[in-house]
Amino acid sequence: MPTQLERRTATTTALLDATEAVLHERGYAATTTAAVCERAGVSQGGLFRHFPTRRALLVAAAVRVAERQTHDVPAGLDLLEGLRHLRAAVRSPANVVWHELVHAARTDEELRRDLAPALRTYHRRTRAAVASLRPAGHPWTETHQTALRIVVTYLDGEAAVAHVLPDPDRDEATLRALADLVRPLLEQP
Amino acid sequence: MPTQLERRTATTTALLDATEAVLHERGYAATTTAAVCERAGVSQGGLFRHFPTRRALLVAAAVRVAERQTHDVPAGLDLLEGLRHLRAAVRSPANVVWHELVHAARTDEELRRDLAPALRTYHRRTRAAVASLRPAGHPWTETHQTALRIVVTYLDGEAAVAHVLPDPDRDEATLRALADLVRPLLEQP
DNA sequence: TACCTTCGATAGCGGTCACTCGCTAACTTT
DNA sequence: AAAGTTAGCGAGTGACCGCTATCGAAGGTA
Repeated sequence: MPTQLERRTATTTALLDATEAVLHERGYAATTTAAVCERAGVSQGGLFRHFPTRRALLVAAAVRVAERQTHDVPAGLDLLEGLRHLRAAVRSPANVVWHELVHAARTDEELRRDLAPALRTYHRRTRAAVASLRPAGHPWTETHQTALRIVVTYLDGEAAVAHVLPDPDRDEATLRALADLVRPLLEQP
Repeated sequence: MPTQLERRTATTTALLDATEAVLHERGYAATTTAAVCERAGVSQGGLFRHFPTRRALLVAAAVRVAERQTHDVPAGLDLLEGLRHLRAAVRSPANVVWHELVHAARTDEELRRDLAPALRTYHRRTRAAVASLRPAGHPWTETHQTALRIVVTYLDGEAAVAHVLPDPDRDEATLRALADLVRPLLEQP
């Protein structure tokens, strides 16, 4: 016999898991409360006991995704390995969910406002992930920052395209070219 | 007294103009047939005399955008000027509309299918725009192709971010860094 | 045990969506 | 000028949206 708290967290977790899954599979507009509830195995009324509005549910999912992605950034990789890891992170379902929400925020002022804290968390994550690409002990210059902003933005843009038009044959070659492109900047003092 | 054909093209043009405007301002999901009709000054029933479904209207708008962007790619620019022009094109309202539709296509199979021809046109446009970045008379190698794919994808991804989180202070610096990054590759034989 | 609170299910409400239908008016053909 | 075709209108239609009111079941407290 579970406690009330256990019941509560179990259903909210199920709802957030379902929200992520539906966002990933069907996109923002088709992520209806009914679809989420069906997937979570919760009745439609049950959702609104834990989240006052649909938007609150989506923002909670965004916060959870951003915080989860903050963790597990491995260190000590060389440049190419680091890029590979970064690309995988950026193409992960979690990042698709994230883009789905950020994209919707462009034309939804209230969503954009509620998403702002999670957006800051996301930026912290990308900076941390990117920091692991430079050998430890070396100082960071303005040039490095800019080069790495380019890398991250490129990979993020590439991921968006890859989800509509995948091109696995060229993936590895492009990544090597990217590494060659930024290596001089990263390894200079 | 206009002919039937003139009347027809006038209203379809008004509808497509309105579709672009609403897509740009309110996004894909909020681009309802009612909103488009109101903006175009056409009754709701009138729309369906020219476009059998909402999707057909959106695809027609996409085709028109992609074809329009194919034109006016100036030649003879140096690298930095070329990048500036490319970034402006990629940040234009037309490209926002384009991204709005491509993004929606990720989770809408029928839209993705109908959008495929326009997507090929779009790729032709980006290749043409990017070809102007290399001095005329120089042959194109595989390395150049890959480097320029990176440039275009980066700028496209940057544009997507810029619409949610603009950062004009760093825009110019980032563009110069990008030019420095790819210049060695472009100017080598 | 008796009482209270919270959770989750069900039915349904008001609103909006894409799309249809019946119609008038305008253009085209004969 | 008569007949036929097409453009455009706007009130509907059923489906589905986010959300709420109500209620039985289960957990917590005395």
